[in-house]
Amino acid sequence: MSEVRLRFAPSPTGYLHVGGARTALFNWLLARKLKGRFILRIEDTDVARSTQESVDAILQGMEWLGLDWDEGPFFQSDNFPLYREHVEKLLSEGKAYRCYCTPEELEAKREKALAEGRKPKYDGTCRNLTEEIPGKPFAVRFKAPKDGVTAFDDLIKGPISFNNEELDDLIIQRSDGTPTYNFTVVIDDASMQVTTVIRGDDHVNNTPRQILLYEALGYPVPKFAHVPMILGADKTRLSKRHGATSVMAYRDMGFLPEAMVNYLVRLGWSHGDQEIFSLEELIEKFSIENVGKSAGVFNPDKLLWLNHHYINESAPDQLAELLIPFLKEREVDPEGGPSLPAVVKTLQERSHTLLEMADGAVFYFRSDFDYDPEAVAKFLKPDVAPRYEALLAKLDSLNEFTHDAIEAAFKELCADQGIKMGQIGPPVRVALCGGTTSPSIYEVIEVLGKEETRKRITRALDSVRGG
RNA sequence: GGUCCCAUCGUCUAGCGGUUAGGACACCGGCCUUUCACGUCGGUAACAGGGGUUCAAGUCCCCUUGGGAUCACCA
Repeated sequence: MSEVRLRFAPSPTGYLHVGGARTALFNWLLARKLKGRFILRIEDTDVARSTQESVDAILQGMEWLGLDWDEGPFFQSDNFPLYREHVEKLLSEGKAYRCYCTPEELEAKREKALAEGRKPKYDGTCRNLTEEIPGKPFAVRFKAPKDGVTAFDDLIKGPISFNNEELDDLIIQRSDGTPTYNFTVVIDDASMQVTTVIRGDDHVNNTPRQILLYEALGYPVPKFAHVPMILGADKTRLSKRHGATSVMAYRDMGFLPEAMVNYLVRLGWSHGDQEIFSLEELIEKFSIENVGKSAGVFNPDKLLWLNHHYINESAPDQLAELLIPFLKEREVDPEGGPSLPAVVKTLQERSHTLLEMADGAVFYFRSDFDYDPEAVAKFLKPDVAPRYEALLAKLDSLNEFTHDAIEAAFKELCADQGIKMGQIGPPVRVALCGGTTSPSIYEVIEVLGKEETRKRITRALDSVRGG
């Protein structure tokens, strides 16, 4: 019984956001590193706010990132009898009690306490009631100790302790009979034998209450690791104002999951000076001890840099597959033109995202594009006509239509005509792609092929001649 | 406000008593060059403040300041 068991337990009230994804990733990495089990559990006790769409979105996000789970997904809503059983147990042992205070009464007390500068803590009105009040709705409260200290050694933050007098008697079962979060999370983690709880540090204040519950129930207390939150550029909690927060939105913006994983893991964790990690390396090198204690700012520029790195490293065939949806969005049919992997190859080192790559690829598949007016004014002057003609002739004479042969042809042409590359390159680029930005024209010509290249240069030639 | 947590370049971070405080992103220059980008070379830039402990403190302790989390019949 030395196997580590970790879990990711999101509540299905929205998509998988980057913070949750990082928490899931840390859990997954540790499970894989220690050859333990990774459990996925959906915390849907709040029936009103939980949706199936959210469950699907979370699963989809996990899959995109490559975070597979060994057990689950489990749903808390399937465990209600189990929770009820535990409530009964605590009740019968006198470790919990029925509270007949209404939410309205409690709210009034809370406001009064706040107004008088006291702590808004439950006053214990029903704590010592000896008899049940038949027919009156009640919630069940946990009878927490009034003194003493509850402490734990957080794997990330170190020793943390709370005076029990700060904790009040929390509600473990609502008056409608449903259990509350702090209770279900304890029952589930205990019954699933979770050994290490890695979660967001917004939960540290819940931890002592949960420890008390573990102890009251007679379950072993797991280890805790609270990971710091992710902030936006202005150091406030990351939100939509800062850009996308859903991991799937990053896929849609043309990011690779490898980049996302690499970025997320390095936000808060480090291994010396290393920046680039394959998944295998992460599993080998990840350790919870090296996760930092302080919150981190999400830096889109660095994500972009990593994404470029992974685009550059990826096989053109695979990128081509991933690029297709982006091309279709631009109403480009990749079937009808040059080889997509060949196109991809010319764009890899100059693309930070697949979206950028798609934008750069469009011209390959359209021959009827408009010329950029500025480029026309600058490069499509009458004196390029003879150069276009010479180029056409030169290309016709080529035995093999390869990058190197094409480059050689341009060199010869420059020598023949006594011109520099700068006098022929830009006009050719405009002819081929309509603007002044593109991959190397040798590559473009090779990928386009002789026939299409001819067509485009001829078209530009006509244009220059005023036709 | 109570409780809890945090604090090294603009950002992510290395550092685990003795360092010219290192790397990465971004930024600024040079080079490369048919454009854009890539690449490459170089540069600007940080230990929040104050007390201790110690021969020696970015590293240990305390205080201050600043930031954050949390105080529900939400999770």
